[in-house]
Amino acid sequence: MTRPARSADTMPPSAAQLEDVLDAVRRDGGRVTRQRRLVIEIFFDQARWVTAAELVELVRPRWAGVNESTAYRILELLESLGHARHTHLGHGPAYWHRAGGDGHPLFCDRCGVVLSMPRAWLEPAVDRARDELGFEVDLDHFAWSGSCAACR
Amino acid sequence: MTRPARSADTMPPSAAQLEDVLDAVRRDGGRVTRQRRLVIEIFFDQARWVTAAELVELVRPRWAGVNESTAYRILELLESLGHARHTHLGHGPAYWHRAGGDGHPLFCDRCGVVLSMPRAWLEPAVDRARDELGFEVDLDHFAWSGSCAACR
DNA sequence: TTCTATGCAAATGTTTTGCAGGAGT
DNA sequence: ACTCCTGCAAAACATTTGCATAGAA
Repeated sequence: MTRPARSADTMPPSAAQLEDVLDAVRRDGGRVTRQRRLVIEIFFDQARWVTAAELVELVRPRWAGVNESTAYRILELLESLGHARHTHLGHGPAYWHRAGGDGHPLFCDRCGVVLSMPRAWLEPAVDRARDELGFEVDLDHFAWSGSCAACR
Repeated sequence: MTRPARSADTMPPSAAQLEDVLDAVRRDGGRVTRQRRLVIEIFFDQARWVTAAELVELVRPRWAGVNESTAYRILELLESLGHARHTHLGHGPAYWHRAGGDGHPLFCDRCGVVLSMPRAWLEPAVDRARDELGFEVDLDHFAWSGSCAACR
């Protein structure tokens, strides 16, 4: 059995995650097209949250022919596979980021930086919503915005 | 000096608040039109968060001629005067509610109902974000989503 | 009378969709 | 080959804006 030049566990995290995701796409019956490979790779490289339009801009230098609707479809696919999530920061377009962090995102709406807040800090509020209102909060579908230390 | 039949302090809370707001509109150089009086009155009567379109629907039985763009302009005016706030639930339109309550919106993904959670429940998390991360959370811009008791 | 607010329609910005042709498996 | 994917254009949707006119002060 021949090992590939670099096995997944020696690859940089984003490259390993990329291969995982492409496998998941195939397992789902999807095809790994040039657009998908490129868009997903660049998407996973971003530390920041990006809009669909920004993602297309980031892809453009490597391949100008990727359409915005394709980017939307790829992001939607990633989200359905649990590898991306999006949130709306008020007005304007949605912002996307790879899934997988333990923390909850805090977006600075001035500079776009993303901090993480430990999930545990939110548990009391989530518990009270459930116990006193019967409301089960879906923590994976929200984000908080505000301003970071550097911007204040 | 003749007193009006009901002075502000004997009116039900929403009516008293309505007069306050109409005064604020006038003080701001604005005019109290039939549309504004009606839309604001009905808006303030809502316990739930409502969209601009829903608000127009609520007004229609009392006056069918109120345009949606007028509703948007009135909501924007109220927000600029500090008497309304809006929040985005992810997809779809913004939801609006009178200011001054301490409710944080909880949006049910399944049936669309918007409940309110006391903001006090969130304070510990907001405080820790500020104290330990230097991040000032702006609670006004986001709802939490999940599923309500009826839908579970 | 003066100046603001409204209705209407058109523009804006974001996202989704239909469809014919192109590409992965 | 058999499907799925993509680009393009148009539609869908929420919201904003320009402008002539109605209406409050």
